[in-house]
Amino acid sequence: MSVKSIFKTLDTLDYFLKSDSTKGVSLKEICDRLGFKKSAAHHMLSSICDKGYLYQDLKSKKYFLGSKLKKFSEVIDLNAREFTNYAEPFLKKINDATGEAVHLASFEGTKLITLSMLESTHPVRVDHGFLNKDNAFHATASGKAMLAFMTEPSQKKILKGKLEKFTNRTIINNELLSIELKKINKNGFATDDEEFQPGVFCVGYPIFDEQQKPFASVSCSSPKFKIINDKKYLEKIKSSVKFSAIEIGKYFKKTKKKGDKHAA
Amino acid sequence: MSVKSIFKTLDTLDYFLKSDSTKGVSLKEICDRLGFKKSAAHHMLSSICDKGYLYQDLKSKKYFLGSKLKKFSEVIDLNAREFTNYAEPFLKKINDATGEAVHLASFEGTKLITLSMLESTHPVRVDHGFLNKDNAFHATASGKAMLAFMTEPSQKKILKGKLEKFTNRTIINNELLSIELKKINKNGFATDDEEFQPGVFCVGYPIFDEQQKPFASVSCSSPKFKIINDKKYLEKIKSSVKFSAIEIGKYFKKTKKKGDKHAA
DNA sequence: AATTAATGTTTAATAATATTAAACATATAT
DNA sequence: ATATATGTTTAATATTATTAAACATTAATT
Repeated sequence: MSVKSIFKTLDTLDYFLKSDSTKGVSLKEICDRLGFKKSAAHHMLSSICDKGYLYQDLKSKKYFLGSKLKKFSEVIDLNAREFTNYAEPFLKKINDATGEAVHLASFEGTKLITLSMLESTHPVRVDHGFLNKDNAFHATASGKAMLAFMTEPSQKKILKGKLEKFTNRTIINNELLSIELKKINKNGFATDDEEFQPGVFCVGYPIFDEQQKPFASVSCSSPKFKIINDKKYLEKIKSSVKFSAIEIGKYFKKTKKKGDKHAA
Repeated sequence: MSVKSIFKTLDTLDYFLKSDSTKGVSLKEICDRLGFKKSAAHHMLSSICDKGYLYQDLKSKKYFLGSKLKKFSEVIDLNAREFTNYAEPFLKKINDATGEAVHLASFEGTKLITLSMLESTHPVRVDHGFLNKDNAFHATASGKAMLAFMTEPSQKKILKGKLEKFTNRTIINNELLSIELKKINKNGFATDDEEFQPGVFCVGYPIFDEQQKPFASVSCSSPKFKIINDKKYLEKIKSSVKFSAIEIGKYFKKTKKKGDKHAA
């Protein structure tokens, strides 16, 4: 079961992230953008303010993010940031070699998350602006690269429920996906052949932690037509991605074991 | 009206702040500590995870703070931090001169917030550990120092509802409080004579922004018996607090006008 | 300054939701 | 291998959040 008022509450907080909320957000704006009734929204906002996650300016009546929310960043473990810092120079190498967009992904529970990204430097580039890949484990090279090396129970949890069809090439059939994952597991690479965005082809490679479990993945996205027109281009991307992924993986050989937050 | 499921949700997130949540928190722990039924808590946690504010480890089933929460710190305006940095050397001066605990407070909506604090360096010291002053505007020197210089509508909003009685000296009568605030407005200083914590006497002084509205306050807390035994001690604290507060207030003369987030 | 428009707040009836307890499943410990 | 802990799901029920309308306040317009 899902708790609707929680969704509304957290969608509201999300709205403060997306919008420029530094000058405050009005009740009306929240209602208009999120489709709430003003009375219900008012009750909701009052409750959020009671807990200090937002506050309402006494004069303008606008809502602002509360300093309470700043405290979380102090507590959330810094391991991910440290890892990302280590990885970034290697992501840059792919970006330099190919000029294409590069992503460093990981996961939290069943959700795919982006740790870092570099934009394409080409005039014709893939726009990743505010794409949410949360539930695109099955449709992205980054997601499949990790998925393919997880245990079956973990795979099942992530793939539970119907798989969203992002394009007409998205694999939404569990048998076909299973075959695809076995193939990836065998040859190391994952690809996304317009399975998430039309016209976009991606190559992904996994990164393993101390326990040889998939912890993250590197991917490179390029316009599909380039891949078609120039067979050597794909090979160039693959070798660059693979090289960097392996280098980034050495992070786990240089640091102490820190408990297995990520199960796979 | 207050929305219970929002309270439960945000109390749950708060729990991750208070506890050492880096190794994850179990469903049972949340139920035990927050008094929830496991089924309801499970629904709640699933919903929070759906939105990425928490996530559940696939293997251990424990819950962790989601990286989504980190994003807020990037967005929340840095003005407060900049101001606090500016203020801290002056807080240190009070701390050096008196050895007592020093606080820099501000407010968000109707809530009192602590921007910075320095511990007492004396063996017999006032412990402020995890005191929540949110609703103690009327019972603290920091709160009253700001309150006394606000407009009447602002005062009314903050003092709406019954005033909590923290000690037997807390002023919970609105007429008496009004007289007290007028007195503070007249002579500049606010005091807290065991009104928030028994045995603790505080001195507070307001800090005004570019528009001469109270933006923050400085306070110094000492054991009451010291104040009683040594009349000069109080004078020493007062002059030190006043000096620093005035110095900190110069921050607003050195920076550009940045819009009035705080109304008073 | 007075009138209108717009936004925010409160209310009490109603509709929709979250909660419960119990059955079930899984994982851990003995 | 069995028992115990913890986590998950379900469908009935009780509680809660929502609604619409009245009200209040603030801002804009004449």
